[in-house]
Amino acid sequence: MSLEHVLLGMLREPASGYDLRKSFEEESRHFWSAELSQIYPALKRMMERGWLVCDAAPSERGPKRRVYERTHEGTSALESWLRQEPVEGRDRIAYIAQLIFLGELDDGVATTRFVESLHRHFKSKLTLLESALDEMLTSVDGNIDALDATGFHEYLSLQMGIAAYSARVDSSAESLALVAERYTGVVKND
Amino acid sequence: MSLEHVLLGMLREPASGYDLRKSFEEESRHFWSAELSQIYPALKRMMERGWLVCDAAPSERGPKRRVYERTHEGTSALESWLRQEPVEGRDRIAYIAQLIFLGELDDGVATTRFVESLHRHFKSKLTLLESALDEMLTSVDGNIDALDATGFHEYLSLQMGIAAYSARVDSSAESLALVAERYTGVVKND
DNA sequence: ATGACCATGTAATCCGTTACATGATTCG
DNA sequence: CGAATCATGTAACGGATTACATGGTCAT
Repeated sequence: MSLEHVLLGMLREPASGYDLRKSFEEESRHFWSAELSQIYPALKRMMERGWLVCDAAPSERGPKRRVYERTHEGTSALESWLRQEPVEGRDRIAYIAQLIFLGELDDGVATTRFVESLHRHFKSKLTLLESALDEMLTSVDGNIDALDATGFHEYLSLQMGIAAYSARVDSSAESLALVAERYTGVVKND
Repeated sequence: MSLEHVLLGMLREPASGYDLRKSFEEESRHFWSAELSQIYPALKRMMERGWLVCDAAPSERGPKRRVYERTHEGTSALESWLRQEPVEGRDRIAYIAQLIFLGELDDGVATTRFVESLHRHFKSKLTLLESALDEMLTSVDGNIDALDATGFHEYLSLQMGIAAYSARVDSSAESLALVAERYTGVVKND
């Protein structure tokens, strides 16, 4: 049950459900996301459990906002989640299943197309993460020590994401070469 | 709705629900898994849809087995899934959320412990994948060209997994050094 | 006025996990 | 006799997506 803890973590500053969904889309897209229809009931439950308090606030335009704030109990619930072991999600990687079962077709063109598409996808994901890192680093003139604790931890997580995607970019390119070699007899000389 | 396509892919040979769960546990653990309570109804739906036929078979011990086999329709449903674009699952990586929100604690010990634990976890995952690759390679005396099409595609998928986990192992080690530097002032000389 | 954005929510449905229910065989 | 393994399922619950429902403001 991680969503509620993620919401707690995002509530450094008081925010409404609508705000939180925007944060998911703008900042946290690379590690978590949730729809409003999931966020609103979650906030309600968390309030009933005493993790949040809710404050009505007027809005510039549109209906009145409900702004949520962490209580001490909420903060300590977050802290005990953070001090747990890393939470591992289940691996359900459909594209790996597809790649394996493509073996049955034994069709070089199909496999090539597939791996090319994977490669493009990994590259675009990598670009996103890299530009987030760039932005963060230019904001402190390339000096990591100038980051505050939150910035530093964000930096670590971006590094890990970049490393993982960069490896995937490279290995999909290598796979492409192997596929070409196997199905067309072309051998790259290096 | 990928589970049913994954089951189709695994039904190269006729198999029962029980067999399929064993395959998930023994072979496919690193990219997919499912419980019997999910598999049995899925097989039933697939049969009603005409993707499978079911044959009753006696068993060595225990109740009689229901062995499922792909129909032409099932095979072509699989094929059109394989010829789609790679299916990307949504990213919900709880441990990245934890790492980022640990910034709020600003506690070097907590972050160190966390990243160490991540590192261990990545390493053990990597070891699993590497031994699967080893096993596959020794079965053909290190000669990739001797793999059949299915083996070759499995090889590609293992390579990608290994690359991704190996990058994570390295980057978590680097993170550990950065954390030590930031929180204890110790600088590694290289 | 039409559409984009602000802002809240509920309901139906789907996918997955855990727990329950049943019963035969084999090994220690 | 009890535990493990073979083998089939259903039911209850929880988490996530999609669709539905409502209504205000602002810019074109």
